[in-house]
Amino acid sequence: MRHWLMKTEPSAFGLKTLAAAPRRTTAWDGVRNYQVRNMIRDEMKKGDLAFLYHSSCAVPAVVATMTIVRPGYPDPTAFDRKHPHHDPDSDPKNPRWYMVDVRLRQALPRPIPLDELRAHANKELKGMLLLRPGNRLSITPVEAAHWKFILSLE
DNA sequence: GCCAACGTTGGC
DNA sequence: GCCAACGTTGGC
Repeated sequence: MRHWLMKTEPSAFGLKTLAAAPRRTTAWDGVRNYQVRNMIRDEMKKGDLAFLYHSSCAVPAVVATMTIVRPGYPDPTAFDRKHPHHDPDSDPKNPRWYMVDVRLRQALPRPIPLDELRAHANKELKGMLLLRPGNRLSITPVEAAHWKFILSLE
């Protein structure tokens, strides 16, 4: 089983939205980056765990854990001409973009802010991709040891 | 295939 | 709102 970190902007979709969704489950659509697409399509498996991370907000933070409940499948919003994430170059017969379904597992007792993660960047969380300058991937793999450590901070 | 211009991300 | 980082686009 692998671990992941998935970013979202809470102003658009955040923990509250996910907690209120039917079965606390949602399709993680809208990914339009090839590296992230490859992870979704080829590497994320049912039963994998993921952190839900709030970005571009007052206090960027890890706020919850989620379970991958459905592995990669084509993202239909790419084919929807009226959708903001529409991609006219994605052919339904050879889909370019994929998504997974995630289910909320547990909101953390307290959010773990980016600041606090950074404080451990040279030790317990050395090498964590989220903390690397210039990291712009909306989904990143998380090492098992890092996963455990972050949960121990809550 | 190179690379400059451009767009996006996301912390601050 | 600024700006660094870096992926993508497109002319050549």
